[in-house]
Amino acid sequence: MATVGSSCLGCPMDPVLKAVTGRWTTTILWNLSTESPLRFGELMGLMPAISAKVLTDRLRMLEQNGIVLRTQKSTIPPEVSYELTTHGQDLHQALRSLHEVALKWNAEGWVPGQGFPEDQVARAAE
Amino acid sequence: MATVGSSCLGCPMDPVLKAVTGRWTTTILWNLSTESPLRFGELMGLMPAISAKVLTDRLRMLEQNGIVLRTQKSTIPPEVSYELTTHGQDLHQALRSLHEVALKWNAEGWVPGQGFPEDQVARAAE
DNA sequence: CAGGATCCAGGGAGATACTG
DNA sequence: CAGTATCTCCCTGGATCCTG
Repeated sequence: MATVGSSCLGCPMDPVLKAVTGRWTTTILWNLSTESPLRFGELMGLMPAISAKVLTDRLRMLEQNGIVLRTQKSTIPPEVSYELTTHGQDLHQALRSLHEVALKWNAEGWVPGQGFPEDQVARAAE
Repeated sequence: MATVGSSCLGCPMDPVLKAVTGRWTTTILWNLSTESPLRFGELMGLMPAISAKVLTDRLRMLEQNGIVLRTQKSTIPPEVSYELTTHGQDLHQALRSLHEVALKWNAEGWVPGQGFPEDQVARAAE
């Protein structure tokens, strides 16, 4: 059985990671976990750099995986909103933790690709 | 200021996500967070499907980002071990949460690309 | 043992244009 | 408004071979 401290030999993390991480995916989940339901256009507005195609792709994939619920009103203009399913809400804690780490590292002066200030001076000393 | 519940407009999650998620990266971090230090070959053994090149790439990137510490004994044969830095240990909670979700979803019959059992019967009913 | 160097193929991201 | 349909390009993962 999978005991605490078990390695990743046959551990179930891999497929889950594939489903919830990856470019944009985690950001979408974070947005939906802090505020929902959100409409398609609202999600676009929260992530200015994403394209409609990629957002659609990610949402479809998350929906397929039972993580996100899509609700569609067939009015004109159409109104579609997204929210986490009950299963998707299992991710709340993980997303919150990730967010906290992000805030902390930012406050500590972490720079993507360069690390923390200490790392940078250590590098400069060489 | 970044307040709690803030969206991802200029929020610091993106670069952090890039650094800690992605194929293999999170799995490596999980292994190092449950058991360390680990040698290069031990990491390989824990992730049979990874190639040496990718493992090296990921470790270098994590090292560059100040998340993983590389310790090298210049003996023959060489012995190199990896562990999380103190900053890297900030990820413990997030990794644990992710792992718990993975175990839960697995127990609930979640299938990558198909979702949960309920989703699958709902789909079959159409 | 722990890698560095190359080469290659595939897929995902992005831009653009169109639609119910 | 909320997509869909293509097309291209680049990046990443994987395989193979070589080395301190």
